[in-house]
Amino acid sequence: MGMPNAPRPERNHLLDALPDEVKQRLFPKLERVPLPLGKVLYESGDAMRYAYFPTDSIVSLLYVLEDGASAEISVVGNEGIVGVALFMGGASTPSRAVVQSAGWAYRLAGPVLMEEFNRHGDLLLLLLRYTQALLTQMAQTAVCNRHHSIDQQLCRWLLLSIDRLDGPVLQMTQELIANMLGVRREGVTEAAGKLQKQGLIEYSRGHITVLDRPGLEARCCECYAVVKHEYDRLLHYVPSSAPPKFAR
Amino acid sequence: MGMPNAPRPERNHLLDALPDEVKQRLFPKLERVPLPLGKVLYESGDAMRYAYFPTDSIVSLLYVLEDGASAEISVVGNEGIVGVALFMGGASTPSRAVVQSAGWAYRLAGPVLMEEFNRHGDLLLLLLRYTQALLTQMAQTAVCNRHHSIDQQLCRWLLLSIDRLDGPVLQMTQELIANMLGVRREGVTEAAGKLQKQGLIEYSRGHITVLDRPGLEARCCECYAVVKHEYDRLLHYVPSSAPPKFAR
DNA sequence: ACGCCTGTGTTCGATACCGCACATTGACCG
DNA sequence: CGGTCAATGTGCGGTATCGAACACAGGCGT
Repeated sequence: MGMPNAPRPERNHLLDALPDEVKQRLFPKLERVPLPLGKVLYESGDAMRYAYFPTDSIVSLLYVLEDGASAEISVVGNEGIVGVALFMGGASTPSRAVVQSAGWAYRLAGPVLMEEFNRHGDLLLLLLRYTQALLTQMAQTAVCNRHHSIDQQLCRWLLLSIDRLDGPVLQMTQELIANMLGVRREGVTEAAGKLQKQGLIEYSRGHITVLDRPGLEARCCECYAVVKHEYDRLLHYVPSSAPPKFAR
Repeated sequence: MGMPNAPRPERNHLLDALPDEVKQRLFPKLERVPLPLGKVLYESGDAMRYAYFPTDSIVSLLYVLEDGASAEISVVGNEGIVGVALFMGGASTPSRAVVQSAGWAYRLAGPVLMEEFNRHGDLLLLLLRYTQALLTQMAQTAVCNRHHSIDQQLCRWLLLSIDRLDGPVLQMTQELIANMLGVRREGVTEAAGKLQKQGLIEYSRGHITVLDRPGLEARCCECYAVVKHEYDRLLHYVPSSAPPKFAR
């Protein structure tokens, strides 16, 4: 399973959105790292050493309870950064960051990030706006957990995931999805079965393909759209030196 | 029901933790406002005009869904500030801020707060650390919503509330609590009934008294303790010019 | 080609919570 | 002091999810 060519830092929207001056300071210090499926970037309570900027990978922020039960509280792809606690001042959080979809990321040592952050320039503004978007995602997840069915939550989860990937194909077992959503594997099997029967998705043994995105959105609770709009509002991203535009 | 004497700004831990220099700049611009029960400080999507620093009041951040269902995603008392979106850059959030326990707060006009925030001094550091704590509270709420029983969540909610008040008495109907927790009123009635039977609390018609705090903590899920520790870690608060210390 | 293991499908009873309907009770107000 | 209404108690059937057990299947390695 060879990794495709490693993407450039600009694939990460936050990095790309920085002004050239900052890029010139920061990019030489970026370190490209492969993120294999399941890799733990930091554990609950760990002092973070690096911040990660995913390019084509997806990282889940998982909360694990004492009894082993877990729930995903947010998901980070090429629109974001893993490790907000570094610049928010805590250096650790009670959550765990796990790679949910293999790929690449660029990482920056904590002190390097902080040096730039403490210039109080564009990086600070950008990261704070991103954190605000993250807050929204977490809040929406909390409400969704309370009020919506597994079916709806699965739709939300699928949409969030493929938004952060190139194509409509996910490499992910139902067991893992169940872990993220904090429900039983059987619950996911049943929900996914319904979606497949309706022709919205197709899956087999660890591969899920989204066939009908608008259909999924229609079946989903409002939670997806709210988060999406808030990300757009806060981080209205326009690629800096975009090659010929492609539809998204 | 006369309000007791309005408390001083220092009752709010964030305000109190500021160095004298900042206090001298900021305090003259604080405006004391009464917060009656049920008052909405901002509505979902509203551009915020003020940030509020509660002294003896409690404010809930509520998330309201399209169908009217709701859930509390965090609670703010004298340890915090209402309106983090002001300095995080969004100016609004998709949540609603409602006064959950009447009292006083000091408010600061958005631009005034921003002026001090943009000095990039102690206020910035303090507010970012607070926001990090808020993130933890929201994450924990999400997990708690997913995995814990109404009984446990009621315990958590009661503890969070009395931590932010002077005494062990809450003025709050079961109906309102149900709204916060995002469950049915009957569910709260039943859970509260159990707690009362066990001698942990006592209530009648809108008044709840916590009789056995340690007992409540024992019956509670881990979520309360985790959040509490994280607040302590991030905002290890020591009153600046504390009168004779009193036990908490 | 075979076996094995991971991933998925299916069943069953148990349970927690929901939605609704209605009874009861205490506080406040005229 | 009695009326009224908000707040609480209770019972009922319905449903989503759980927990556990087991059957089936497809890919991969030997």
